[in-house]
Amino acid sequence: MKGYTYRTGDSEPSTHLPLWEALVTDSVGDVIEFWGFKRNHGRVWALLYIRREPMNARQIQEDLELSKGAVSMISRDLEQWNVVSRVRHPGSSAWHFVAEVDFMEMITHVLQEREGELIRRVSTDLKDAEKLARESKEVEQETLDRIKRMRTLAGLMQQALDIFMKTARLDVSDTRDLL
Amino acid sequence: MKGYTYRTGDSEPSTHLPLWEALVTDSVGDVIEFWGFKRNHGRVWALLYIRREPMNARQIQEDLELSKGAVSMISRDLEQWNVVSRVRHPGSSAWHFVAEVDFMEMITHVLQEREGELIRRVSTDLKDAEKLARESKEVEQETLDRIKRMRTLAGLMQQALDIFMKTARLDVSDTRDLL
DNA sequence: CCGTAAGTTCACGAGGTTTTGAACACCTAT
DNA sequence: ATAGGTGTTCAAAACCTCGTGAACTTACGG
Repeated sequence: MKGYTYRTGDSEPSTHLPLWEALVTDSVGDVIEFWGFKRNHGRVWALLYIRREPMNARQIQEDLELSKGAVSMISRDLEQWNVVSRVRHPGSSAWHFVAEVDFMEMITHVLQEREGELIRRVSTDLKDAEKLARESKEVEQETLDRIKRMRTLAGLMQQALDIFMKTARLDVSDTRDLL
Repeated sequence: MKGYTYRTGDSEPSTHLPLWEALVTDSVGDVIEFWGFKRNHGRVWALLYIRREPMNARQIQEDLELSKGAVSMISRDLEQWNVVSRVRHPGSSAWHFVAEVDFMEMITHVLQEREGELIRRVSTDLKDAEKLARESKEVEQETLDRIKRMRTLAGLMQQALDIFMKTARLDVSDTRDLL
């Protein structure tokens, strides 16, 4: 099972960040990790989101206690997913980052892909399995039925996930207006 | 009876199981893994499900090429989740396992718990964060709003997941009647 | 009871993923 | 052009999770 289970005991949140900021960034980190992203994707986005002004890589690195390389890679990811954008800040030669507000978009988007890929593969494999089982006599009807049942189940799963993602996105854009 | 089979190349599914069975068990393994369980949870359950008759640990171990210990632990988990039950088989001193049909139940159940735990923690952390931020002046209103927004977002997430799980369960029990 | 087979537990290691940091490449301002 | 700060890459390190198998415990049959 993935990492969303626990945070180590007392979990002293990052040292020199105000406690409340640490709580926010870590929370978002945990949630995002639940969805199969890296914890630090969430932490970086959250930091940018509550700071509300462009930050350069160096500040992020210090505040979240990450390495140079990590910040570079994480922010590239976030940028690619359009939840963070990179801007020039007057009076500085460094890039600065700002948070976009719709990160639910990102979650649903990436989930969409991952899930699609999975379901596609499973569906064809099960179809093959059914065909093979049917050819090799000796397999009872009830067994064939069970394979078929699993196939419809895969379909239902996809459907359900789609619904989930649609409502999620809907709910969040509602929220966005709200602010 | 050493294994002479040595297949290079792509994705050779477990060797001595009929190909179609391997396809089925591996597929279920992949799906279940997506949901944050172990791959072998899915494989064991699927094997029992298609075989349709009680199997003892030894058979499972051989068919899926697992270790003694693994089979023991995996089947304990499955049993705890009520997707497999342990029965006495006449004429044998060993326990035998059979698959229950509703494993969507299990997914939703366990997800329910894990997700609940997570959301609960995140909610209180964000509540604390908001309180702290408010106390330490210097924090602008807009920032407070953003924290609040994240809180409602956590709530929405929970809600969405609930909906998803309900529909999933519903769809599946439909399917169950269907057989 | 005893002997044997079945079942459980757990320290360890293999395998996989994330982070690090040093080397390298790229800008920008002078 | 070039110096110095910025940004990226990637091999190695740290980390985490799972499966293994030997040691142990339990249960059954005789």
